[in-house]
Amino acid sequence: MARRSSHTPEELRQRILEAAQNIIEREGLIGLSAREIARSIGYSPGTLYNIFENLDDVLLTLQTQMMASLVDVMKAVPTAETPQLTIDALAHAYVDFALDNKRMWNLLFTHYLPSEMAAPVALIENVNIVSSIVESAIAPLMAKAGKLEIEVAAKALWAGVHGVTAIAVTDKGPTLNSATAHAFARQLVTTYTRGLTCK
Amino acid sequence: MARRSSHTPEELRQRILEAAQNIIEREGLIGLSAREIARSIGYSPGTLYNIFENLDDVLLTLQTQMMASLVDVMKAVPTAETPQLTIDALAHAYVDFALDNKRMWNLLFTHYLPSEMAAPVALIENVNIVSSIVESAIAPLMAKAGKLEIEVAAKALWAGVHGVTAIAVTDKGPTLNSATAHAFARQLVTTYTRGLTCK
DNA sequence: ACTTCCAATTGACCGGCGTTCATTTTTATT
DNA sequence: AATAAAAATGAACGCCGGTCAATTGGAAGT
Repeated sequence: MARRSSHTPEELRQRILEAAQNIIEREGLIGLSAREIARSIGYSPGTLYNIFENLDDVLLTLQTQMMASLVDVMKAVPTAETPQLTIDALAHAYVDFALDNKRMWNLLFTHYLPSEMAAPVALIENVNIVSSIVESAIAPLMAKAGKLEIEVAAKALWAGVHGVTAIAVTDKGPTLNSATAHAFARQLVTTYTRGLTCK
Repeated sequence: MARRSSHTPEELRQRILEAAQNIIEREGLIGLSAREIARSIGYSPGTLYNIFENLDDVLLTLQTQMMASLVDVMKAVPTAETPQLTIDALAHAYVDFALDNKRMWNLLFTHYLPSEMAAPVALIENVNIVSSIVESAIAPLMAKAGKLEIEVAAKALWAGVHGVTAIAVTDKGPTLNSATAHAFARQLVTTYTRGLTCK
């Protein structure tokens, strides 16, 4: 059959991505399959492969979308009265974003794509944008420092916030989890920035 | 057939775990399958299920072993002249451990076991031991602080070191990767501990 | 209205997977 | 030698990712 449904290729593409995202949020990566996606949008498995190269292509596209959303969220964080407060707000936004999309956020960092499959430029670029946002926020605290020094300081801190987030989203253990993630992130940011500013 | 080979059940168990570990280090989780394990030790697939409940049981056992190794490594880190140096040495050991066993270390944090499968007590206990090692190292810097405060400070820092490690092992991007991981961990530890000690 | 054409879609097919379990083989015991 | 128990098998089930020749049905041309 052909053109049975009224979906344009773009619509179909979006429906596939939505379906995949729903399945992941519901059942995790483990529950995702081409057949399950096809079932949930009322198409046959083969149809997926007319639009995406394979399942990894679908996942890579989702990763790219997620990263773009993250950048949007972080860009929307307003500059606060002090650099410390701005960084704290950025960390809060980051943690919130992850907690709101636990499984999809996890996907960003835990799904290894086959090495022969290059990450799209847009994805890499957005990673850099996140870095630069943090660098801009941290720079005022390091007036006398060079560009490289600032970059290192920003990336170390952000990797740290990332670590807090990563542990929190798994929700194991009673101490560092979804409920307490913001507090731990604040502790890290506060102490780290104090370390930056006082000798 | 039965008892064809000369392997005791314990030996067989170890061979399965070794084979699984080799496959994971070589090809990642994606390459792991019960059939592949069986092939690589010269048994039929069914045999695995005489010894382990299922593949997740194998993975959980590997996770437990890995965590035990990590604890061994961290316990072996000698107390240095200053708390700062001790913490730095602990971070170094942690990063080293992860870099030496990238895929297996990743397994510790990225493989979601089905929720109906509880983590073994030994695994949870060892996570707590890692925490307590860091707490002991950080306590001298927080003489006036309460137990809870120390715990929070230690866990936030260690989640941070974990984050640096997590990003480094994926080896994407030119900045924070295997080659630079130790430097970033040191940056985080140094700045954070300075933030703890100076007002 | 009728035909032609072609993009859209299908679904059978391949090889592989996790897991189960009745059956077979081997060892140990009597 | 006979028997019981243990160990290992491999066929079977229902899934999976991915391919592709065949089919369908709307659009365009007449």
